[in-house]
Amino acid sequence: MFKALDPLLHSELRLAVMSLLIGVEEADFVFLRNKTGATAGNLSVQIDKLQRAGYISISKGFNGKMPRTTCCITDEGRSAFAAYVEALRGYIGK
Amino acid sequence: MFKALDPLLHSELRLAVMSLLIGVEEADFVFLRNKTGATAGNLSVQIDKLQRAGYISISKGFNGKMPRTTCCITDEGRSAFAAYVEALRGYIGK
DNA sequence: TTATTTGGTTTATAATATAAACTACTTTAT
DNA sequence: ATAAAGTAGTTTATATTATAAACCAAATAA
Repeated sequence: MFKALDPLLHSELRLAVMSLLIGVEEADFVFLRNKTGATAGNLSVQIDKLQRAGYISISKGFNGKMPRTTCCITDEGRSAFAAYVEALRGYIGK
Repeated sequence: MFKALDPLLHSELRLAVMSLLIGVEEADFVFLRNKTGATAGNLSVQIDKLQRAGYISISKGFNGKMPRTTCCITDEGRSAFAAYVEALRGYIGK
């Protein structure tokens, strides 16, 4: 009935990030910050956790002269997200 | 896009408790503990939070000679749960 | 009568989330 | 050229949360 909810995804901000990344090829830090409304510090910490978990990859480069951090969901991230959503249904119905 | 998720409900155990209570007239402590697999200590703390939030009511009585703690979802709890589920859909699709 | 079990609560600790402070650099104004 | 302000982040300190362990009171079993 109540399958465990992956604690890495059961976090508002990390879930929002994954939700955004699942729909796109890649997204940069600023895009994620704007879309989620998170503070930069919080976002920095949370994407780091997602990366350590292997759910996203992070690459750093430059946009002209400005630093640019780009995030991309991994296959592992996709399936973890799917599993999380599936588990959630056990709690909220449908 | 990403509505805030009520932090009181965005907790695995509290969500499970609410999920159980939403389907029944009332449920006692032991029933909730068994269904959720939570430790008694954790369950005690979490139902207390739900009660303080006004999402459930807790009444204490006896089952024969044994103490019995009964939980019941409130109208406020029902609508908070509905709002939470609605908000979640913004994150997980559907 | 002394364990053991039941039904919890309280408290201490570990994990998490978050903001605030900081770094490094760029752009703009003086 | 220099100072001030803005951008893109990271690190660190703090508050919040979750959880387990320890505890309590009463009932039941040995």
